[in-house]
Amino acid sequence: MQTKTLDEILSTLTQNDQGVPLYRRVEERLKSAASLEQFQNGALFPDELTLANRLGVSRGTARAALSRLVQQGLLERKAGVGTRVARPKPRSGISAWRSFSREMAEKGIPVETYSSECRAHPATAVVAQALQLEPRTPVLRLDRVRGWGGVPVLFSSSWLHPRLQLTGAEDYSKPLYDVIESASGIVAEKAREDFTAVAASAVLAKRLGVKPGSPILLRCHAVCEANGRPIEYAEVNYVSSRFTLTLDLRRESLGA
Amino acid sequence: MQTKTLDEILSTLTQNDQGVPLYRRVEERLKSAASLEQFQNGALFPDELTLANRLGVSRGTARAALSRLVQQGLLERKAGVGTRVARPKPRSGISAWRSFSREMAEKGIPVETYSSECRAHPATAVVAQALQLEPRTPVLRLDRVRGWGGVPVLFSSSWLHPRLQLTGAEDYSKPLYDVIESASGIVAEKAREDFTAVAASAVLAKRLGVKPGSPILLRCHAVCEANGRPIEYAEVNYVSSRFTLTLDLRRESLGA
DNA sequence: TCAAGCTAAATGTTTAGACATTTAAATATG
DNA sequence: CATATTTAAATGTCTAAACATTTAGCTTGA
Repeated sequence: MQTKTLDEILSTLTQNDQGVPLYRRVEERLKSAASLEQFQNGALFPDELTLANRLGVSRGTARAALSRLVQQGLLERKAGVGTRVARPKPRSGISAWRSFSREMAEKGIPVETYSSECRAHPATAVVAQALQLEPRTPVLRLDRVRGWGGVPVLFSSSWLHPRLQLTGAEDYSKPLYDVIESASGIVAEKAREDFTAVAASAVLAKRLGVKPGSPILLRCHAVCEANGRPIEYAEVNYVSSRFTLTLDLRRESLGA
Repeated sequence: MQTKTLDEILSTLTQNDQGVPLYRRVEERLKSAASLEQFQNGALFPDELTLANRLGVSRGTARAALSRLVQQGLLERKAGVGTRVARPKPRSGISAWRSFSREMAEKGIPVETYSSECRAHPATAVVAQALQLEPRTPVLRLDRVRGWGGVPVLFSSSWLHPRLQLTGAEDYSKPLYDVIESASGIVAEKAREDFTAVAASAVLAKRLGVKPGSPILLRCHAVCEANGRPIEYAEVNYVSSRFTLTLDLRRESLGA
């Protein structure tokens, strides 16, 4: 990309490129101009009227092009002051911002299970509510302590709906939803997540190797099928100092 | 929300609301009109000239308002045909999030704001990273203590990207994303949420009226446009004993 | 000296009108 | 009947002009 001067870039537009709207052609010129060294320090861009005259278009057209570039984040305008090139984005490194858990998953660092126990317990009120069962119905409960690198990170209790017909003898070293799907053909689709912070109880502290009272991220997790029938209810206790839970979300659609 | 007729919505604008640009007032009217039942089936919206005449503005102004709504994804235009209300795109995505006040409003809980301060601070390393700015760039920061029934529930700090061109004088009693959208036309679309639990610091404890060391749910929240450009980075501290954060998630769809 | 007020320069808003382009449907034509 | 062609109606582009608002810097007066 040979560097042109501002004058060259802003020379009057040719008659070519017909079919492409004027403001688009102006936009391209201005984009080139914005990349000029002289505007990288926050120096003012030429004003709208000057640009319009130099390019041989009306102020409206120049302004339309400028507005598009502002919208695109390349320029910044301030009433009464002028237009500047927005600070260049530092680095393409979009990814430097990663959660521990995601990092683990992507790097394939194996999650270790330090204890695992699976047997039936009568449903508590909360569990019964979540799984839409009568309280005290026997439900298979999977308790696990997991982590990586020899350090426990979480303690989880999962209650699995009797409808799934699990025996407790399945291979729970595989991802839970794979186990459920291959055992029963039921597909997890929706989940409701509740997040709270709690102080570690004595029992929990001992299991996770932290001091009682340490901050614990408690995630209560109700999973169901697409049709809304409940599959699993889980309570996961994360040692906060060792783990950050990251979610990528999209906004709920606006209309209706 | 009482349903007005199209005629009522498109009655000539009053002289009130001075200081708010015409095209913005028109935008609001058109947004109301677009929610009307009669346009939900793909029926054509009134044409630009009709809208302009009915509202008593020029075509240019009506068109500016329409363009903003197109930009926001609410309307679709087609040359030679007309304007229609866009069908909400099938957000195949993982999930949904709503603003805090919107969430609470849906539950009928009026959110109260106990303190609110908005002024520019130099970006910290974390903030600069999240907003893709240079560290120490001045960024508008909105600090709030909110809750309900006279009890504080959360302390939040929101850093708003300079690109939004907010002044700090906006009406932050409205949902934040409405403020951003109406001020700049920029639509929040995606978010990345990090959850951890922390113990309340002395300063935080005082602000929220809890004992130091109490469990706090810390939610770090990076919001961006559909194209990935950052809008807001926020750190929200919830008093865990008074609040549970709930998210509804869907499994990422396979097709498309 | 310092603050209030003025001023010039920039962006922001609004209008009116002309013409171009695209589209769907009506109309002519083979 | 099927295919061009025309046409009307909508959005798309562009201009010129006027006035409003915001801001930084200058000027002035206490």
